[in-house]
Amino acid sequence: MRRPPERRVVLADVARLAGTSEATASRALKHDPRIGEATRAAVHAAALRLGYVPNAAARSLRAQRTHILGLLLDDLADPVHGKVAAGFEAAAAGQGYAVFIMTGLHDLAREQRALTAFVEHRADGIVVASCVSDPADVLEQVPADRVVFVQPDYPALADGREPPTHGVLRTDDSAGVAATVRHLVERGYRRITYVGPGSWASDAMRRAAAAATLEGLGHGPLRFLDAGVDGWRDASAVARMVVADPPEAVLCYDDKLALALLDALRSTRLVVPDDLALVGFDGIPAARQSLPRLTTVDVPSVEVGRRAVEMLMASVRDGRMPASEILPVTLVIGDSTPLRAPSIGARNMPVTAAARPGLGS
Amino acid sequence: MRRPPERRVVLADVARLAGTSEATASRALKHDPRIGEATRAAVHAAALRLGYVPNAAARSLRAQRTHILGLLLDDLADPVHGKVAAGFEAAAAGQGYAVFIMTGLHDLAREQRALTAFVEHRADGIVVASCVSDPADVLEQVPADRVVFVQPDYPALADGREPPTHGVLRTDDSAGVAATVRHLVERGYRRITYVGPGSWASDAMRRAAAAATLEGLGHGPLRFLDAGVDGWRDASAVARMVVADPPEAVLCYDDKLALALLDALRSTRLVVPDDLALVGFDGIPAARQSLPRLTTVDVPSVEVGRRAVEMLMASVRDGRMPASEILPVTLVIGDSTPLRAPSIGARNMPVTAAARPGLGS
DNA sequence: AGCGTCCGCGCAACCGATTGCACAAGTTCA
DNA sequence: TGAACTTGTGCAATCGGTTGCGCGGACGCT
Repeated sequence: MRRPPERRVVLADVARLAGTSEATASRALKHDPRIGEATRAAVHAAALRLGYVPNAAARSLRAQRTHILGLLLDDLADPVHGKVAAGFEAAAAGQGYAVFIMTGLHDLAREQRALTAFVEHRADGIVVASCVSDPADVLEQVPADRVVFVQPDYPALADGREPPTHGVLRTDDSAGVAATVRHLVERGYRRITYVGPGSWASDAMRRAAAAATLEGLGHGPLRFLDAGVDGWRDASAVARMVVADPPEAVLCYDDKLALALLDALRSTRLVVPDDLALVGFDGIPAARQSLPRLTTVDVPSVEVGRRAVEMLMASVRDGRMPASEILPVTLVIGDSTPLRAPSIGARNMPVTAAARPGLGS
Repeated sequence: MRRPPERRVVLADVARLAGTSEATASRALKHDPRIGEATRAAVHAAALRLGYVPNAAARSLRAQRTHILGLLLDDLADPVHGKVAAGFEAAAAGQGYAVFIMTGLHDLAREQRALTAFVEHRADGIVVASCVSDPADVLEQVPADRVVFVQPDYPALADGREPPTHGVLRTDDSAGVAATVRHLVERGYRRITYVGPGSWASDAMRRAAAAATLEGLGHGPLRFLDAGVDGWRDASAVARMVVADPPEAVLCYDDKLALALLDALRSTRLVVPDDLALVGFDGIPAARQSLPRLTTVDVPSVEVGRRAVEMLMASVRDGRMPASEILPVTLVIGDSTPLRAPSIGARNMPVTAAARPGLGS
């Protein structure tokens, strides 16, 4: 087993050992057809023997191409964002790209710093999948078609601005929420409460979609409950609020919150689903294993990451990319929303989200 | 709002606008005390006006320091690895480092490619938290003290080799498993089956620790069940095997497997915990919300990521780092392992893992 | 006025790989 | 035998900052 070399091995070392110039060595290593077979072999042998690894920084400097992609998201520990990251990384690696992943943690300053880092390192593409409310100024320095925003509430960004020149990728959260509301109504639930963290744009959007759908069906109004961003950890407070004035069904911002609430409700007199229907969002694995299984909306998180990479690749290669894309979501009916009363003439409404049979109990 | 500049803004542009040389501009931007106040202000103003963002590649080339850290792990979508990544990223960002995160997905070729990418980009530090069975050859090109391995089974790597010159960081999984076995025995369980994926080194280690502990207590032998790496998804097959010859308690490789098994067992005649005790590992959130709450071992995943960064930073700054570090784990007693028979004289054994009172109700 | 200092700044080399252009040797054809 | 090509290599510039060293001018002192 070789000892680590004293000094880093550089191309010049390889060239010297192979008895050629740096130029020839460089060309030989990348299989330039103009280089003779014998020379190429000699160079490759030398590189292998020295354990030569080219310096990406030097290469990037000259090539004006880094083969780096940057991904900014809220929180790596969150299962949904983790899946986005996983899809992103897998797709990027498949294309020979390395990925910078940084988290914003809902902190604007952090997000700005992360984006600055991406720009400093001249990432070939940047994906912003965080709650950043405003495209950071640093992104002004980046060609617009090298940036993809992954945000359900993107339209808000465009208010009073030029139309988006960068990509926008989102999941059809509104349709997903609408589908759950319709599902609840069809199953006989009327008095519905929406529970969310309260402060995020995506929360506002889901809430609005739920309210609009419920009223569109001639019911409502939808009631709101603000769990705060700590609602996941301190779900018992939310549970108390629910118990104080129980609705027929609770619609949660996401599965994490729904499961926390489900757990907190176990120490109350309310039994899910007998006294109270419960709906989540995201379709995380735990939602499929809870008791009762949660009715939720499957969001193609991995696909989001993958598509974001594909959009960027299209931009890098072809110079253009689809301006906007919406990924469909799927309503997954579990055991937390059983039939409550005779269906009120299930009108067949067009939905993006397709209902799927519940997983066999 | 500024239009994106035609060409990238470089230091020369800033210098020109500020009426200085590049050298002075460079020094002014990094607050070199030799630069006069007026000049510094002029340079900063120019940089701001042009939206100058220095090129990290060029800087790194000269400085031989990239301010990049690389993290290789198995799977970003996995909650445990996600938390490691989160801790890692947060700590790195706090130190002004950008992070490359790549996944191995239990594929040696992928791992090699990821490590090669890290080396090509000359990451200042590399953390290998994947199942890679052998430090890749490419790491031979890296100063040993710039690499930290996060692996519970590290000793296996050192067999027949020189003592590790790089850092080794691990959680005390063996102690955690031992604690659960003791806990089970104290609660009256004797016939215990261990269920794991079967093929990973970490699985072998936990299994061995469980077997040794059980036999050390004068019981056993521990029985094994190989769930395969797909056991999480197809837990029903595992459930059938368990039902076929039910033990008194099942010790799972991790919480994910335990929860999947718990769910699969719901459609069998065995009731957890009445007929069967169940134990997980990792302490993921879902384990705290399951019904019954899972007895598990809390692993400080976020801390692992954070410590790894700190070890690397110590190496980068001081030139040396702690060769090895073991993080303690914590036994968390849930409702899945109730008292089965009078405790057999709970002898007070030394454990790394400290028992914690079960979470209320 | 003359000399020694100190301060502020610029010249130019350097980090490591890539690439346009030119040049030398070998081959073919007139 | 010399011109016209083809083939294989090398020279040197380039990407964008960083930094050792040196230089010119202002200032203080005798």
